[in-house]
Order: sequence, then structure tokens, then C-alpha cells
Amino acid sequence: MSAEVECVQKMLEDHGITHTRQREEILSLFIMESKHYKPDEIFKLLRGKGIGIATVYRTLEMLRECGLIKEISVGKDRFYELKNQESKHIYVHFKCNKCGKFFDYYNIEAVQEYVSNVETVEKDMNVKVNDVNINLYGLCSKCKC
Amino acid sequence: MSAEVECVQKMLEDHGITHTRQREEILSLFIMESKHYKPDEIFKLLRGKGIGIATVYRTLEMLRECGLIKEISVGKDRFYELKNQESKHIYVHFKCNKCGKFFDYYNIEAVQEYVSNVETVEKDMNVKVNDVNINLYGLCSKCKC
DNA sequence: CTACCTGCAAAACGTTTGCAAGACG
DNA sequence: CGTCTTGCAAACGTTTTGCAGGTAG
Repeated sequence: MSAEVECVQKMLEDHGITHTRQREEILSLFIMESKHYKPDEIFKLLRGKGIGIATVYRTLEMLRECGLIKEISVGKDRFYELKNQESKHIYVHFKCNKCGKFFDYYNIEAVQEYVSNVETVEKDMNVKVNDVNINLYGLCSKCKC
Repeated sequence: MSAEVECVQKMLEDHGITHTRQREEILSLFIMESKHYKPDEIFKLLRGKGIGIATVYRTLEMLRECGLIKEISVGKDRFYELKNQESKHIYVHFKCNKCGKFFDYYNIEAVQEYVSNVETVEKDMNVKVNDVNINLYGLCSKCKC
């Protein structure tokens, strides 16, 4: 069993989340391919496996609450993606203003430097920052030509 | 006439947006007090002035398209706020995970440093970044005690 | 006067909820 | 076996749309 799956199972246990066929189907979607999904997309991907849209929403909320996945809002859209367990909770996404496509950004080293600035904000606003979500908007490689 | 108002009028002209009583009411809300509003809040604030909710949505979309205001999505909520015309299009917001309050962050110098990193992203992803939206999540000054 | 804008109400959309039937351990 | 979970359909809140009447220039 991989370390990742073990970690996921521990988190589910810790939150007293029992195992069901539907929850496993949804979770494996996130684990198999680490990308972002809309609730509706998940529903359609799992069509035929007998999972109602209400269950999709209920499961997503449950996984979010126990910190396994995170929610990203971009305009009218809402996505969910696997949450990085190991380290810094920083996420960078890019949305093309022309074609509307939405990309993840993975280069963690580049992102690292953002973190140092968080302390300034914490002091300025007298808050505790746990999560950083950076959304970039512009033109993607195809549309910018 | 202030430089700001002049600038706004020029942008409206440039986009061929004609003047109406309703559009003026909504725009002055943003200009008078530079904060973020939900469509519904605008509708309620202007209640009694005879502005339908459909007009609020249509006007917001129109002002957004011509770059006068910008949209911010946080979970289920959608806000609109005046867009900074002069310089860098960087916006930092903070949402408290406990009480749900949503704050603007204004310390531009602190934010400035974020900009340098954008170039790395542009090169990595082969995109052009026009807008940067940073959402921080954590505990606000009241809730963190 | 013409073209565009508006309010209204209905429709569309994403999300949530109540409930009876079913699955889990 | 009791409890928790599910699918369905209805309810909900937000956003969009069609249309007849009104407004701007």
C-alpha cells in the first residue's frame, strides 16, 4: 500500500468516516488523476456506477471538511482537488480570459518565495494564515498569439 | 471633476456604454466607497431607487467586461469591486475560516514583491498574466484567540 | 424617432434538503 | 440488528433570459 493511500485512510479514520462504495469511487478519482473536478463532472464521470448528484455534493463537503480535498472558486465555477498533505498549503491556478480554460501550476520552488510575504500580511492584519490561493488571469499559450 | 471620475468616464466612452440613471447609481456606489459588494447587496442598497435585480447583474457584467470593476469568487460568494486602474492588478483578500468574514488587504508595498514571481510563471506556463488574485484563508484577529 | 435599456416574471442553473429504502459492519 | 448512507425529487438561492414598455440622445 502506498504512503499516500495510507495517509488518506488515516485521515478518514480520524474523522470517523465509514467506508462506502460511493465514497471510494469519488476518492479514487482524485487519487488516480491529481486534477481539479467540478461536482457535475464527477457525477458524469461516475455515471453508470449508480451515484446520485446529492451524494457527490455530500461526499465532497465531507472530504473538504476533513482536509483531504480543497475547494477552488473561479467566477461561476467551483472546483475540488486533492489537498497537498506534506507541506505548504499554496495553490496557484491560471485562467485564460479568452478561452476560459483553467490550469494548475505545479512548480513548487517558484511558489515557495510567495510564502515569505505571508508573514507581512499576518502582522499587518493581525491574522493567522493557513492557506494561500493564488489565481492568475491572462492569456494562455494558444490564445496569446 | 476628479481624475478618477474622468478616467471612469473615458473607459465608459471607449466601450460605447451610454449613460443611464441606473448605471450611474451602481457606479457611484463603487466610487463612493471602495469596497466589495455582492450583486444582491447592491440591489438592496439601491432599493427604492427603482433598479431591478436583472439590471444589477447586467450592469456588473458590463462594467467588468470593460475593466472598470473586477469579480472575486470565494466559495459560494461572488463579490465585485472597483479595479485599480493605475498600476499592478494585484488583489489580496483574506477570509476567516471561522466567522466567514472577508477582508481586503491594502498594503501595496508588501504585495509588490509578489509581482516579480509572476514572470517565472509566465515563462513556465508560456502564458501572459494580466491579473493576480491572492486569497488567503485562516483565522481573523477576533477568532484566532 | 430609433435604438437601446429597463423591470418584471419565468426559466435555468447549481446546490441543498427531507424522506423512505438500502447498505454497512 | 441498529445506524448511518443513499437516491430521488422537491425546494432553494442565485443568475439569466424573453419580452413589452420606457428612456436616452
